[in-house]
Amino acid sequence: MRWSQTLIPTLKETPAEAEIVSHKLLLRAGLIRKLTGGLYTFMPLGLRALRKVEQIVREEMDRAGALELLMPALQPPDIWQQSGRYQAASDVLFKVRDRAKKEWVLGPTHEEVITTLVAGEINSYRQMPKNFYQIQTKFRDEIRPRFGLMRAKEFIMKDAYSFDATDEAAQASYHKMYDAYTRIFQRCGLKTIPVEADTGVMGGKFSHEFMVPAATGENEVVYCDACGYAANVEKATSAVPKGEARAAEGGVEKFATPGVLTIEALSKAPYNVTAERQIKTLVYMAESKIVLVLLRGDDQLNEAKLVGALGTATLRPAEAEEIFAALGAHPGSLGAVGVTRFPVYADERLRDAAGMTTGANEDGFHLRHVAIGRDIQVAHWADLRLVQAGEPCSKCGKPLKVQRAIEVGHVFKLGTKYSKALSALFLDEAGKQQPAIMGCYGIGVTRTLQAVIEQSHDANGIIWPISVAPYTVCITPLNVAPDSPVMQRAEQIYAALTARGVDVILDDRNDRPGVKFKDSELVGFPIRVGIGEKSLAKGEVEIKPRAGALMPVKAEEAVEKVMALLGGR
RNA sequence: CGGAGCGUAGCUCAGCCUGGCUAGAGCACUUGGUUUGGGACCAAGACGUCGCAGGUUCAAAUCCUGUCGCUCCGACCA
Repeated sequence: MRWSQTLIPTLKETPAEAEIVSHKLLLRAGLIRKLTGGLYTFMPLGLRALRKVEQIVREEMDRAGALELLMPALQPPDIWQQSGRYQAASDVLFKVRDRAKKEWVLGPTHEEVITTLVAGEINSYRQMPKNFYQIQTKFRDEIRPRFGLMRAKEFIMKDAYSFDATDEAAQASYHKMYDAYTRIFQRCGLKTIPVEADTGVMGGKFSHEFMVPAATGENEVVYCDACGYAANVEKATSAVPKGEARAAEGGVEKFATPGVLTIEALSKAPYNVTAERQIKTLVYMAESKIVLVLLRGDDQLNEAKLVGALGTATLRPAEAEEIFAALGAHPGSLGAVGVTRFPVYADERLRDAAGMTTGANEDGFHLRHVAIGRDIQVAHWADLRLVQAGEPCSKCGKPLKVQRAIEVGHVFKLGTKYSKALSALFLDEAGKQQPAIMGCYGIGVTRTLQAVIEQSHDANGIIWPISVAPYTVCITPLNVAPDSPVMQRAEQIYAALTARGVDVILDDRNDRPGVKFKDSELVGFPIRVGIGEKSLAKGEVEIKPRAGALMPVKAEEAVEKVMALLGGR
């Protein structure tokens, strides 16, 4: 490709809309352009990089034995009703109506479609295992699209769905995908850490997320350098002591705490009750019913764990009015002492705690010398707290670390939730009808592309890994007059590299050298071949790896040298 | 949806508080010239419903009301 023939609208200045470096570089390098919030056009260069990521995904999925197909993005709502997700996922579902006013949904994912397909086509254990995948545009009505391609209303996803006859086979399918994902991200030049993940609204048994460590990531992962334990904070546990038995010291005593509404305020003079001696009382509405959630004062609630403990994802923090109606006090003065009307969920760390201080359910008052069990009836004990950095690893006891990360892939063992709901049944060896055991596996392809940039750039621009670079070599002649020796040499190298199957772009723009150098670095081509009069007079051209040092080489050897740098193809 | 901020040329922004001349700058773009190894220079030019609607006023980019859009912080996810 000749630079002058394509469109690479690079920008010197950063558009005000971009906040994180990868988004800025996507725009500045002319890879994408925004249509409106959360919707982007892939420019010619951006599309080339995207296609390379897709191709890596395709090759590894094929290698893992998955079968590519393509399902409709437009879906009938009835299959969503059948799976029970029409309500559960209704927040993210884009709904449209046809001319007869019938409603349709734009697919945010395809469990319903693939399971419906399999229900009709697979009837015997002999036809399994099967794993189907597609690379396709998904639509999600995101509450807040942000960071360019990171969270968009429309994005490209690779989604795969495995169907197995037995649990062991399903396990094997899962591991195949896990391994394929590891290879995919490796080939994209991405460092990822697989972490244990919460299964959320997908349902299912267990899952792993593939995380790209990045300060701008929207997730937090907890990991242990010593033993390799790694989990999403939503899922992570640690070996903090469960609770310390204490002798109850005297009866509950009410004392005035005018204006004290926070754990912190109570921990200061004149009260001086340390946070770990306080009980934090949170009020949630779970399926429209009030529940009380108790944590130690210095702990934070992990909502994902609460969802697990309650067994419902339909929950929200209660409003102040609802709380007042239920407990007769406002947030800041709440407690569970003597409360029997509402179920009380408590974090394990409070087990057997005594000598605690908590709200009196009367504004301006707290209670001291509170003992769990004696004064508070806990209906359910569970791990509800958010793990914090430095706590001992539950596997090996070494201190845990916490790091932000971008989720680029997610593998789930689903079980039979969808196959039961949508009747994907088969006859097993014994002639008995069984629901297929499913797994589902997603990669955010467009997000992966941006994650590569987030992880691989410098002050001058993107540093593409060879595997996903839109062009791997950029030839930069400093004189583009067709009859000049410089341009003729450029043309010769261009033709030779192209003949060898290299993706090469020839910067034939009649611009000053500085402009061309800056642009090639901003866009981030892995290798630049600079050709100018001065060096060519010595019979040399200059090879500049994007992340390495300038190497003068004999002009005749340039092609071989480039090939060697590309891994000797 | 709650909180914060911003909408002026393709991009980055000034002007608004304290209303008043023909609405500005830099980059990008067009033409001509000089340049040519790290985002050149000179000259001439083209580009604006000041987000939109209404109001106040002799007069609105500027003040008021409404509305739409975008960005950031929270709940959701690949």
